[in-house]
Amino acid sequence: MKNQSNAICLCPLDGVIDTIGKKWGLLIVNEIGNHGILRYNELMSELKGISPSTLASMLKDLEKEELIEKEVFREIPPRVEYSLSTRGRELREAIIPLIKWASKKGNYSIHCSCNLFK
Amino acid sequence: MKNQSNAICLCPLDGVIDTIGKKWGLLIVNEIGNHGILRYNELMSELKGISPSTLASMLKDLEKEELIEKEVFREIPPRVEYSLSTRGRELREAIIPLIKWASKKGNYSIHCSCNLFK
DNA sequence: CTGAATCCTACAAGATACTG
DNA sequence: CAGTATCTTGTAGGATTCAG
Repeated sequence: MKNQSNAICLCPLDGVIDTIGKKWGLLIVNEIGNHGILRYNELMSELKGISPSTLASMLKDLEKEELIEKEVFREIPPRVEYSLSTRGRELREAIIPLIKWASKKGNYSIHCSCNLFK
Repeated sequence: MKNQSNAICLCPLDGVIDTIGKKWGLLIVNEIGNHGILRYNELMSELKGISPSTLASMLKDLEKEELIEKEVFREIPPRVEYSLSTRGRELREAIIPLIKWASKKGNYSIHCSCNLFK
């Protein structure tokens, strides 16, 4: 630790950043995390403003990155459940410091009623 | 803490996410953090691939968000030094868990020689 | 040296209609 | 219900040139 600078390298973020850096990336992961299990239409309702095409494309992305898991029930009408993978749950933990940091300056409280880090 | 769910609210990120979520946002903050002080052209060199217009626009953004500080020396040739604000330094700390998380799955090591979290 | 001005391209993401 | 198929728009970000 002496001969090594305190430099931080961001390379580890290289791949995932393209997914979780997108507008809805963290939002979706967190929403599923908050509920445990969510279906497509439930996500559409919770994430106010997202379009079906955007949501579908994001879900594919998140699944490919192994942040969420998808279970399909061959019923009529069809049922599909989304949940977080272990990796997804760990991500949700990992961003807590970032949220705490952001809360410090927050003018956000004007629009948000959450009181987690106040 | 009992009557409160373990739900996480992302609203605090609302404003800053538009800055640090951009392609070069965290990169610039971190690069300045690694060096302490950096000039415009030094950033151009370190951040391989960034264009002058993009860098200039990002620096304005980051300054507006009070993540970096800018000091202008009225010399010839002109000299401008960028450094992290306290808030910027705290941000840099806050993303460490995220980097550690990302490192766990890392195929990143192929392209990156940093060994901080291995 | 430190940017600003201009032009251009790629892509995220919204709106809408439709299907198995 | 859970998406797909199109179409459109806004904007990030690159390339290049110029200026104080």
